[in-house]
Parts: sequence; structure tokens; C-alpha cells
Amino acid sequence: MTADPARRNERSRRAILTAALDLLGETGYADLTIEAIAARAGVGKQTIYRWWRKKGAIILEALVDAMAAAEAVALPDTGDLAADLRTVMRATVAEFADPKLSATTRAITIETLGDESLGVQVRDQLLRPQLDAVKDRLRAGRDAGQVRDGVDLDQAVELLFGPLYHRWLLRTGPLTDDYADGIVELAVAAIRPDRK
Amino acid sequence: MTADPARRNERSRRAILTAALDLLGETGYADLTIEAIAARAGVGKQTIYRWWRKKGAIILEALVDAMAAAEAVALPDTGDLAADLRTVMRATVAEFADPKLSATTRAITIETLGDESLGVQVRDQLLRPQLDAVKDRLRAGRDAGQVRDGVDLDQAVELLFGPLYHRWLLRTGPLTDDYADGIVELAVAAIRPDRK
Amino acid sequence: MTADPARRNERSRRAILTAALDLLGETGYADLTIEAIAARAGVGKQTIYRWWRKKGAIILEALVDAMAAAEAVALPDTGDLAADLRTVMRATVAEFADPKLSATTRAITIETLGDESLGVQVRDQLLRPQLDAVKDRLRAGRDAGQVRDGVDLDQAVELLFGPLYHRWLLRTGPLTDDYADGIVELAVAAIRPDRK
Amino acid sequence: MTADPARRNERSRRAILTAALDLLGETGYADLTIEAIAARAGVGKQTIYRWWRKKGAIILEALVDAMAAAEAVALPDTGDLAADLRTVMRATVAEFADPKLSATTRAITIETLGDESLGVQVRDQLLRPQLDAVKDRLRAGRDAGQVRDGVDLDQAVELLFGPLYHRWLLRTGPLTDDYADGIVELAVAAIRPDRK
DNA sequence: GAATAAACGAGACGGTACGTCGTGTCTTCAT
DNA sequence: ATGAAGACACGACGTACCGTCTCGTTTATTC
Repeated sequence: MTADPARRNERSRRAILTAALDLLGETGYADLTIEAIAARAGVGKQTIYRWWRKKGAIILEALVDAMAAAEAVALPDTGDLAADLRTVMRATVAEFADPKLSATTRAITIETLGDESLGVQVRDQLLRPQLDAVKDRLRAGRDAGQVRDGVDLDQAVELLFGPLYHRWLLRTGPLTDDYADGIVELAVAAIRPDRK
Repeated sequence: MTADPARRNERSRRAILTAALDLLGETGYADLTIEAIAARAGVGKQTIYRWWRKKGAIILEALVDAMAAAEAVALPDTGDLAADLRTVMRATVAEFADPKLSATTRAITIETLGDESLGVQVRDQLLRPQLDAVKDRLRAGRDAGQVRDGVDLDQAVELLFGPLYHRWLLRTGPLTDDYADGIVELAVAAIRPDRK
Repeated sequence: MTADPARRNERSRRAILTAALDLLGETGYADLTIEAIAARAGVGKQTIYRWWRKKGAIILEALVDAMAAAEAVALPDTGDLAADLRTVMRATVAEFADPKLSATTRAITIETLGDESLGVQVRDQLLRPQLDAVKDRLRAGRDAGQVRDGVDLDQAVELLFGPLYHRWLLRTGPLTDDYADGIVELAVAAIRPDRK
Repeated sequence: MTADPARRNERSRRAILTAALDLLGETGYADLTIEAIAARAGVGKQTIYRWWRKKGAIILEALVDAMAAAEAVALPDTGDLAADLRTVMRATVAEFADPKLSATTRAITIETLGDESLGVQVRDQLLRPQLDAVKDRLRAGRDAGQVRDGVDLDQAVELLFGPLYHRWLLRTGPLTDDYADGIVELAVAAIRPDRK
């Protein structure tokens, strides 16, 4: 009844993921229809429906694949917490600035908003590794006495990325390195140990 | 050629906005088709297309109307900055927790992501007043010596709301009053004057 | 309640009839919408609906007007029945051959097919005078001993025009003067007195 | 790009043709919309548009199908030319008198008037066989010395059917068996050999 | 190495909604 | 107070995709 993954055609799978990302970059989310993906990938529609239940699942898998191809996520630890956070925050700003990457993020966000279970997958497979990497760096900072003991590290992570997403999502202002630096400075001030 | 606003039928306009919000609350964003809105409002489709170019524009106008009906946005100023911020942040959390209000926010966010110009309108007409109210309260706090002089107030505002949106959007954790309080505590720590 | 013919604006009436015939000639029956006529005539749609119930009624009135403008219909009577019939039949062929006149006839025929009461009006106001003119000529021919006594003159008239309409309507062959002459010859043979 | 006839669903095709004829008979040509046909046939609109470019083409195909189902068209040849012609002419009168058949003819005629190429198809696929059958009978009559040598048989055929169509189309008088007989008598008189 | 069963490309299918057009009625505004 | 201008509710248009469903045609085991 169900499809047998062992017999799956890897060539078709790759063609579909590539086509999906390409269309997303070229013509935007509006033209990202299953039919368009199938046509672009030179694949029957059924082959898509056989392996993915939702359009968003294709994008998710494409992104997970792309992430797996990249090396493991890890923050630098130069000893200077603020500097290391600036690095990762500036990288995130750059990502939002790249039209192609931004289009992908926009698409997956839309899908996420409309589909609870997809949202969970995106969170666990795409986001969590990135956020955990920052959390790890903060933990190291706490061990080094640069972070107050009582601070909830999850909240601290969101204190960093929240404003960035907010500004990107709601266009409340320019997304620049300066902005990233400013947020880092505020966040570091928020979590540093009390002065005597 | 273009429609003449002076001859617009106000009754139809209200019926459409009401129908749109009702459907959004009842059946979710998926069933929010122009046809459904027209049918529910007892209105011809053309009457919708005559006055709104996008589906999102209807929701925006409905929300703006609703906001205008509500009293002016203003934060309390009890003198205790942290307490006042907790009030507004908890209110926002409550808003995200309300399924009906959340559905509206979700819908308008999706539309915003897919349409630049709509995003700008949402920002200016819906968001800005709310953010500015918080900004005003922060400014008052600065005048009262509770906020460090160099702090960029826009960044400070986003330090508050960013994490909330982040958690709602990406489901990175539970959205509770405790969370709101935690973020307020961190943000207040971030912006308070240096101890001597 | 009902419109008062006395207050009718003759200028508008003429503009509408002219516009209708013009559009029919220019763009064909497909573009002959009430809206197009109103726009072309520089007239409100209501002004049309006030005075005509159906689109076909406009065309009918336009044609009746045009016919009234032309001199009274009457066949020549040269004494040579066949020759006189050839004249009128060739004229009819010419009418069908003229693209503009043919378009009008086509349009009124379509309307006629879909509307019984309009069909009756067309018959009585447009067709009957023409057919009666031929009938009169045949009666004169009978008086002159060129037509057999028992012949039903209405049938004889249709023996002449029927084939012409048939060929025009169903495109069963070329509509030429020769064809007209051939039909006349046959018809005359059909109705002439028996040889001794 | 174009549809592949080999993969066509015959069940759907029949359902569409049946629905079209049924609606035509029940509610008349005015209600014969593509949407109504699709709904009645339990078929998607696209399935209709995929295989037929015009509404009239559906009716044509339905009629051609129906005709193919009937036995081959052929006139009786009893030796009595006038009698045989009366038979076929009375049958045609009966067809025009039947409200259901008449509705079909009316519909296809309207479409024919508005679409040249459809008209040609109607002529060749529906009409020609019928007219040719009569022409064949006339030819047999000529061989039997009942028809004058110089007579154009196509003209003779139209001398018979032309008046019938004329009377039906333009409602110039009642369409009865007597009328049919009268026309046959005139036509036979028109084409018979000259008396010595 | 042939048999066979699944996945595949292609695309027809029943549907839903799209955005547009024309209908006939009703309302507004300028003359 | 009439008539142009046009907004309105309605319904059909023809199109785009949806997700399901055959069709042959590769593939790729399994016997």
C-alpha cells in the first residue's frame, strides 16, 4: 500500500528538491505550485504526492538537505562573548539580506504559519540546531563568569534572535550590522553578572 | 475608470469586513476565499475586487477599523517601569493565546510575508501605534532616570516584542506570563543605567 | 411608474440605434452588448433598459427606422414576370453578400430564434412588407394569365425566398446571381399555367 | 500540450453529450451554460473545455452521435416521386413540430449563425447526408424520366427544403402536412419534363 | 536471464476558486 | 426632474491548480 523507500528514485528526489528551491528563488512563492515543481523537475505529479504530503514538506526537506551538506553548526569561542555573538548575529543579518535565502525563509515561514505539525518539524530540524549552538556558547560564557547565574539561557537566546526576526518580519527598520551589534550589546548587558 | 469612493456603499463595506473576520475566526485562513467572503457578506465578488486588490488588504482594513473603534492606545505610567512593561507584555501574550485573535494575526502575517506593500501598511497602521506607545513609556522612563542615556529606544522596544513574536512564530517554547515577565526583567536589566 | 414616451429624448434614441448598428457592423454580434451600446452612444444603461426590454428590440427598431427612411417597397412590373422576380431575387442576394447588411440580418435572426415575440414583430414589421410586395407582383401575374389559378401565392413566395435563406443560413452553396436566376426559373415553371 | 484522444474518458464524453441534449430539451437554449452541462454530467468544466472549443461543438457532436446511432438515411423509392418526396417533407415538418427536436435545431442554428467554421461542420456532417438522400431520389427520378434534363438537382433540393426552413425560421405561416404537400406539388411541377 | 512488481512520466479526471465580464436594477450627482 | 455615470447582486465565463486516478514504460529486484 505504502510506498517503499528502498525503491525510491534518488534522481527524481533531487530533481524535485532542486526545482522547488530554484522556483522559489526565481519567481517567488506565488509560482511555487506542485505542478510547476513537477514540470520543472521533469517528474510526474504523483511522484511528488507519493513522498510528500504538503508543499511545505518539500521545502523543509530541501533545506534540511542543504544544511546537512554544510558543515556542522558551531559558534566560535574566542573568549570574547560579545564578539562571538556579533559574529553569529551579523551572519543572520546577512542571511536575511540575501534575496534568495530570504525568499526561502519567507516561504517556509508562511507554510509554518499555516501548518502546526510542519512548524514543529521546522523548529526541531532547522532552527533548534542553530539556537542550541548559541545556547552552548552562552553556557560556556556562564561557566567563564560572563553570564549571571539566574539567567534562563533560552530566554537569552531569544533576546538575541527575537529582535532580528521581528525587524525582518515586520519591517520595522533596517536590518544592518549596526543593528545586530546594538542588540548584542543590549543582550550582553541584560545577562552579565551584577556589578558589586 | 477607477472606482469613486464617494459612491461607495458603506453597508456592503461593513458586511465584507465583518464576514472576513468572522470566517477567519470560524474556519481559519484556509477557508478565507474571496468567494466565501462575498457569499457570507451577501455581496457580489466584483464589489470586493472593486475596492480591494488583495485578500490581505481586506483583513488589514478590518483590523484598522476595529482598532480605530477601540480607544487610543496608551500604556499606563505607574512610575514602575518594569511593572508597566509587564502589563503590556502580558496583554500581548494573552492576545497570542486567544485562538481568534491569533488566527487574525497569523493571517495578516502570512499576507504580509507575501506582499511587500501590504507589509508596509500593516507596519504603519497597525503596529507602529502599539510600538510607539511602548517607546513613549520608555522615553518617560529615561526622563525619570530609569533608562541609560545611550540606549536606542527602537532597539529596546524590539528587545521586548522580538522574543515574544519569535516564540509565537517559531513555537520555540510556551508563551506564558512567566515568559513575558522574564523577558521584561532581562530587557530592563539591559537598559538600566550603569551602577556606580 | 412606466416611462412616458412624450418625455423621451429623441437625441438619445437615435444615438442608441446608431451605436447598435455601428457596433454590429464593426465588431460583430459578439461585441454587441448593452454596455457597449450605452458606452458608444454616450448614454446611461438605464436609458436603454427604460425603452427596450431586449437587445433584439433595439436592432429591430433600428432596422424599422432605416426601412421607413427608404422609399416604399414595390416591385417593378415590366410585364415580364420572370424578369421582375430576377430583379428582386438578385437584390436579395446582394443584400446577403454585403458583410454589413448580412451581419445585421444574422444578428436579428439569432435574436428571433431565441425570442418568440420578437420573431413575430420581425416578421410583421420587417419581412411582411417585402414578401407582400412580391406576392402583389405574383397576383398581378396571375391576373395577366402567367400564373396558374390554383397556386397558393404565399407558398409561391416562399418557393422563391426559401431557397435563398436556406443557402445563406446553411451555407449549402454559393449565393450568386446565377443561383437567383435558377431559382426564379424553377419557381416560374412551378406556377405557370398548364400547357394544353 | 494538446489533449490525447487515446486517453479520453468515454464515460465522461457520453455524460456530457447526454447532459447537453437533456438541458436543451428541458430548459431551453438560454440555460445551456457550460457550467450547467458540467454540473448535470457530473464532470469538471475543464473536461469540457479540454475537448470542445465552443458550446455549439458539443451539440453538434451530440447530434452527429445520435445520427450515427440511427440507421442510414435513405429515401423510399416507390416509383412515385411526388409521394416519396411528400414522405420526407412531412417527416421534416414533424421534426420542426416536435418541441424537443425543434429546440435542438434552433440551438445549433444559433451557434451556426455566430460561427462560420461550426456552420461548415454542421452542413457537412448533419445536413449533407439528408440533402444528398433527397438528391439521390431526384436523380433516380430523372433516370425514370420524371425530371427534366436541364434541372440543377441541388437547386431542386433547396426548392423543397428552403420553404420549410423559411417558414419555421421566420414564422411566416403554419408548418403543416398540407404545406409540405403543397410545396412538393409546386416543386414537382417545377422540375417535371415539358409537356409536348 | 526472465518474470514481475513497484516506481515512474505523463496527463486526464472531478473539483474549487480565481479574477473578469455582462446583466438588469438601483443610487447619486450634475444640468 | 432628467439622464449620464456607475455601483450593486448575480451568475457564467474560461483558467489554474488541487489531489486522485489511470495509463503505458522503465527499473530492479526476486526466482
